[in-house]
Amino acid sequence: MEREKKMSDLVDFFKVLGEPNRLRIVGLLAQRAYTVEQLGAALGVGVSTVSHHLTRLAGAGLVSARSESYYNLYSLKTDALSDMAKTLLAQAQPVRPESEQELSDYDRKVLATFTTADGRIKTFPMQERKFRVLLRHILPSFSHGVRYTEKRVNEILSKYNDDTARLRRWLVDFGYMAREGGGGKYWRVDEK
Amino acid sequence: MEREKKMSDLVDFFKVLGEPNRLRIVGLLAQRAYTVEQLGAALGVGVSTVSHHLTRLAGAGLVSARSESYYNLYSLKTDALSDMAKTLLAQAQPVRPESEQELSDYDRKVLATFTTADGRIKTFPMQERKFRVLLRHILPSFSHGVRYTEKRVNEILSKYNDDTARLRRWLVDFGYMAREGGGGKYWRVDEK
DNA sequence: TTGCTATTTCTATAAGTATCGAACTACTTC
DNA sequence: GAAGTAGTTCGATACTTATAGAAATAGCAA
Repeated sequence: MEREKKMSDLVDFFKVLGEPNRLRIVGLLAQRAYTVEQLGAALGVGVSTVSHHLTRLAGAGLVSARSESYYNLYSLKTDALSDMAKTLLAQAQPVRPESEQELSDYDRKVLATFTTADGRIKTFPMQERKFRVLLRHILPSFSHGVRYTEKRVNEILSKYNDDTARLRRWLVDFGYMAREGGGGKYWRVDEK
Repeated sequence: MEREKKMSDLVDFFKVLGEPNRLRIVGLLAQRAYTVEQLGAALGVGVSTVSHHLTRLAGAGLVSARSESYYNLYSLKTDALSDMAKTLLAQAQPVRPESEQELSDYDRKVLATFTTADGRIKTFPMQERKFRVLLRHILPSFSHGVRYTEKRVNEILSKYNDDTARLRRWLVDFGYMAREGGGGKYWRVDEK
């Protein structure tokens, strides 16, 4: 039914595991089931403290209890751990440096034609479509949300071509960067 | 050089992520780099607070900073996240309920010969090796660290065979369980 | 140099929580 | 039923820390 995890659940998961004794409990329960008293003895803390920790661990879905004779035997719910690991991996994967974004075959061909091996622009194409490919090739050198001075912009652009003034004006004209009226500050425009 | 993660590192990792605003920062940085002020605006908190959080995130190896003109641009170190995810998966995997442990072909054959389909013991083999297989077959019904009364032991053993008294004595004689002198309590002996 | 800007560090405060011991509950055993 | 045992809940305390604002720092600009 509900596929996505709630933010607060995630926070709680980490908060629960971000406490030394609770993490030690998880480590112990990963090997076999324990009673509350045994855990207290193993950790060197009182049973009430252990009980408190077990309550929090259970709240995060990390442990479960079954009663056996007198005792409550606590054991680890490994599903919760592996689910979380998968969530983390999913987060970690899709992030990719802007510079390594997939290029279309067309873009790759244009870049091959108009730039050198080290990325500098040899000549400027007449067709607007090809021209935009080159401007987008430059764009990753500017970060989102940073206000650059004109001097700094020129410095960066000089990596690509000596005619920095025209490059700079084109980036603004084609809507990839914006310019502030007074101080002459530039910034990258957010796409979409 | 050092392969294993230190306990305190693990705790710190979880503790760092177990705070709502820090988790939101991680979420934002997963998309693009941010300055401290932008993060403060996005979260609705002061810059000093953001700075504090970023320090903790950096301490756990989760973010890194590069300076660009005036600004410090913070970005996510995705390696740390995926490393942790793999550590979690490794923890979650090898744990397996005792009852599902792999049985050798020999054990399986012995059990097939001397037990019924529902696990009850039909007859007792003469050879000690085969006999031990049956006792180990019973053992998982007892938990580590629990002290059982003789009555309770008999109850459990009755699932396997009606001659609970002899079964109980055998378990002790073969060193699988131990008996307390006075109160007549029994407990499972830790292997190895 | 002198000023300006983003960020960090410092200080204080408020909120949260790990911990223990005691009282209480639930269950087993006799 | 009475006695005993494991575990939970409660109350108080001490410790940690998230937060904001002020002061200090570092780097750029002019």
